[in-house]
Amino acid sequence: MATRYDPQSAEPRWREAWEKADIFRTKVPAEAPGAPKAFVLEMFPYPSGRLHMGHVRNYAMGDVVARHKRAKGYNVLHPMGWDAFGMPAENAAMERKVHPGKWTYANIESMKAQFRKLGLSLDWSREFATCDPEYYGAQQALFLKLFEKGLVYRKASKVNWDPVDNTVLANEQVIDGRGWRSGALVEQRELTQWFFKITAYADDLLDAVQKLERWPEKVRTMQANWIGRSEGLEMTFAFEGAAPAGFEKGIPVFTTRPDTLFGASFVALSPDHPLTIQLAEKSDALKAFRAKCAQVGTSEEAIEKAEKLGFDTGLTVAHPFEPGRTVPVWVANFVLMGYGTGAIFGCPAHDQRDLDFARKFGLDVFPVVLPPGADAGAFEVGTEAYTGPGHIYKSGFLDGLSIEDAKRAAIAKIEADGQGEGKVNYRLRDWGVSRQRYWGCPIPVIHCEECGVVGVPQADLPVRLPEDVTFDVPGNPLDRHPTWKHVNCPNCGKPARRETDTLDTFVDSSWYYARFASATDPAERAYWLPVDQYIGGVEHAVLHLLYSRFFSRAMRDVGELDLPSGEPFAGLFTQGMVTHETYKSEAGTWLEPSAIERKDGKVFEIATGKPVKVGAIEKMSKSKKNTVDPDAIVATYGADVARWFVLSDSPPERDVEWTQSGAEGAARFVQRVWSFVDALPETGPFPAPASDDASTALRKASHKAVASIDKAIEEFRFNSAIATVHEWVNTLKKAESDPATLGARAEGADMLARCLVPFMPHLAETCWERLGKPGLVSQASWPEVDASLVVDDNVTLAVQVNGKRRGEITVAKDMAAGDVEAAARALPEVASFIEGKSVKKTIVVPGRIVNIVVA
RNA sequence: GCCGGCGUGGUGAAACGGUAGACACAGGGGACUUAAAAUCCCUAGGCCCAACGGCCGUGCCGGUUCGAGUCCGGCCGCCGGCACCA
Repeated sequence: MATRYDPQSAEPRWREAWEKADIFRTKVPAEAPGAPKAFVLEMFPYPSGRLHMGHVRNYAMGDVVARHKRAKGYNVLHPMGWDAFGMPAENAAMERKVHPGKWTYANIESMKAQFRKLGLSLDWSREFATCDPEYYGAQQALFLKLFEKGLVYRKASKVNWDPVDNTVLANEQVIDGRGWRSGALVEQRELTQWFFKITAYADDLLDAVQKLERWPEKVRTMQANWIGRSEGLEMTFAFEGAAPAGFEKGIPVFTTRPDTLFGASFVALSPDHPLTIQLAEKSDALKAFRAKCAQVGTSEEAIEKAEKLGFDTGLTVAHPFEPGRTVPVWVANFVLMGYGTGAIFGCPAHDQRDLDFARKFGLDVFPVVLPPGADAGAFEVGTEAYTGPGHIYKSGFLDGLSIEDAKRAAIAKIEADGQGEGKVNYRLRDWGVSRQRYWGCPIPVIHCEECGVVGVPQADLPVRLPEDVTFDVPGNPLDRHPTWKHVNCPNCGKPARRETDTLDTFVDSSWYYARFASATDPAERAYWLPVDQYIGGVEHAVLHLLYSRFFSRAMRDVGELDLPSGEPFAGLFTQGMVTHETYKSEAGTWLEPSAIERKDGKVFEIATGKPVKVGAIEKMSKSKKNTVDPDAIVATYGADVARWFVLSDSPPERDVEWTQSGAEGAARFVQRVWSFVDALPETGPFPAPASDDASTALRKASHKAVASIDKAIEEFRFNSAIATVHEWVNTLKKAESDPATLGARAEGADMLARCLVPFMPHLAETCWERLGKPGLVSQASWPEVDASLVVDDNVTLAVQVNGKRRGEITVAKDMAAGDVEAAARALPEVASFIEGKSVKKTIVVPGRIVNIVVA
């Protein structure tokens, strides 16, 4: 009697069974002797309170990997936790008068309940939230270790300051020059901030990222670009005449084009250069110029449109290679203080920015690189700088050299003259981690007038956040708390002041993987790390992943981590987003997918019956209302369907479009699998597979399918694995009409249940139970593939004539090439194309193809 | 501007240099049913043909090869990252 599979009753039952048997608890190394380890980790979520489809996709992928590894005999660590500090909790506190901690922990509870419904094979015993005092206390200890080692320091720097919220903003929180929350014009302020010395590892971070073979090429390139290594020359231009105070040696500049030094026609300082500031003290005109430069916004758009602004200081410096030749010193708005030395030499002929500047202010343009084939007498640069290849000319001792040779020669000469040296510069800046916020990890230091900056003693950690804080006025609640910051100096005992800044929340997520591996045991950390497979969104390609790579190195170097490579994530996979169509009513408001209906291929608003405008397919977002609630999907179709669908249609790295019909298709497939299993006799045992042709063919299909699913999972081609499962089930269903295949079908059902575990674990368990198998299929091993059933005795070859397919032949796998050729030529449809022509040659690729070449 | 990636049916997509479009969604036709749902079967790149069959076809142009969606060169388009980084 055919029954329907009911996920609503089956799914909770299996989740209870898994929990009761505690089968996803991680085994410590001693419990799994001889088993290879697999640390499978998905980027842990921010506890916003609601799970979204993107989470489902991310965690479904991780679960496929974790469950597959377990079935293949690995000792698996698959933990989950919460990235729990951050602004949304403070916003909630301001808007709803709830304490950020209360809000966060309540969100964790409700999200955890949603998580559990997905049937993920997670070890919850290792769960933590980064806002747990135990976690941030350990982080504070780590901070102090890095501080001792010199990897953390304080310095004054320019920051984005929101004058309404009274806080520093990260660059990405500044939109068109305004604070993202307050809308206030952001000011550049000089503040003393804490920094992590990520630049100390710039070279290693760059070299090593290229060697991470199991990382996407895209992410490796993005990190390499972010680090932005450039080789060049740092040299000093000495002043002609009296040098300004403090610049007796001259102006240091950095260049990657020392080969073009003879084409130098000006030196330009950044408006923020110390010399500029010094000169501005005595010049109102320069003061005004600096103010004008500061007005130009920092947004991309503003920079793009920014006019070149220049100010002639009247000073001149000496050309390094040509005695007597002088070069004017300007201040130019396009020179950044944050890169190199904050000063450049301009070679307008071979740099577009320099050329734009020179043309605007009437400075000289001296071409010194001659393009291949160009005439030295006639070559000129107009409005476009020449940056291509060529050889150097009009350049004294560099004449005739290639660009590369000239770079080396120029650097050698400058070094020999003691005017500078070859240098590598990075775009990467040290990581500013101070935030004027409450809901973050307190920076564990105390400021003492006598002793300076003093670390909080180990015994006093964690430095806990005070509970009694107010959010009714802007600014940092820690700073205005009546008592919290007033402490005595641990050194001298005199009244001192606690640091009231907290750490950037990216710090919290920079080492959580190590905490998952073990809270305290260094040996267990060494056992599990690095993470074998890390999975998350590509939006973290630079920040989180770079910070983590820095942190694991820093932890290694202070003796906290036995990880010689310093690389935390051996394998990385960045998954695509979940998208959905968007809908707009006639009135122009966004409509939720549940508010529309389809009739005859047209879309209408249910409430009004009016037609709906179907918009672009976009990332699910609240503002466009094109979200689908995972809870609702799980309630309607079950978790297995949600998991199956988000993995089925598109390759995992690409976006997948959620569609109602797709989800229904997945639900149909669940029933199809069940109907196949449920059609087997209820009383076992099943007969062994028979050896008739139909049974053998079916067995071959099963064993081939298992091999191909296995490979596809390992290669992160989940959509291909799912396609193979479809094909396999279609084949199994077809065999139902032949009673002789019962044994082969029963074998197939056993293998199918095991193969479904990573994707649809609840259904897999129900099938397993129906088949009368002992225990839980979640603990069963991956099906063994019989190699003899994977290879065919006969193969079908396409037969081509001149590369065009004309027919096909089925021959024994090991038939001699000559016989294959004869069989191919004997085909009538082939013969007609050969007739009357001479056969030039025949290519026989065993198991693949025959190609007959005729003239 | 620089650096990546990607262009294949109505749609999402498959395809060690070897039968392009597997698998799925949507569609068309049919069976079962009073009807619907569910299920099952057939069909499905374009053009020509009654049919057998043929020709064309993986963004465009060219090349390498017995054979190219796949490799090489040059264009075009889309997406992502970085961007006055000297």
